[in-house]
Amino acid sequence: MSAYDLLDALRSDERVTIKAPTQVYRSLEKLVEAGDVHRVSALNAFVACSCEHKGSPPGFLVCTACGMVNEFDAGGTLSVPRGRAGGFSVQTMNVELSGLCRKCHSKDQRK
Amino acid sequence: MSAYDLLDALRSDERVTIKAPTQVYRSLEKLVEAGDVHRVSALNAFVACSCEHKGSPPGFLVCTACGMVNEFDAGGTLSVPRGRAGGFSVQTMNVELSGLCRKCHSKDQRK
DNA sequence: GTATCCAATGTTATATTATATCAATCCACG
DNA sequence: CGTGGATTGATATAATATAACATTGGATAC
Repeated sequence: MSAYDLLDALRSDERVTIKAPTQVYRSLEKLVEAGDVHRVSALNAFVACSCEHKGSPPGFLVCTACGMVNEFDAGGTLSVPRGRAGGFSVQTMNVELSGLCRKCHSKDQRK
Repeated sequence: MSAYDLLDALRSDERVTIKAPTQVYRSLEKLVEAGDVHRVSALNAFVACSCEHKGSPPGFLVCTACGMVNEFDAGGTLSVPRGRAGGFSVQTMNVELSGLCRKCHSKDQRK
């Protein structure tokens, strides 16, 4: 969900005092640093980390039809995971694969 | 460079009639489809394709200090390149590694 | 030739995402 | 206390992207 979707959701919750984008972005920043949330830059959106691979960099499968985002372990699939690549020292990885999830793919075939 | 940087540059060129974001985005869309330009979603920006790997998906090394973007062949480094991954059919790949380029990294060390 | 249609281009307005800036509050420490 | 620095809150605005509609340009049928 986008930061603004989140903002809307929070605004309609009386227990929460957050009312402005700044606050949402600040919170998200902390969550992202902590690894509890990832930013999917292909969508300008954020997803809750769905699993254990804290430490190992996440990759994402983004369905362009239904918007589903599935997290996988990108550390294992990328052969230049961390460290240096030709003098470049990698700090963060962003691996996003767009396409069709199984459901949407089979729908597509039926046409 | 971002779409708006590009727009500014074009606006100051008398030979060019482009004056609005829409037109820039439309052009970029075509160039991206053709593979001559790539979108770097980590930066919400665009880079001219710097090499031959048309066909093979590009990856990017993004220096967070100087903004430099270096293109590399991601098809070779990712072991789940195209096709299906657990029922997911990949259409486009986006591999962006952020960190420090050699120059900025050595500057950093000197501190 | 010119009428008509569709695609491409141009224009205006607006939506969406993100950050800058300053004010208010909190609370650790002397 | 009280004051200084960090966190939170509020307001404004910047930056990125798209929607919707108008205009133009050519291909094609007549």
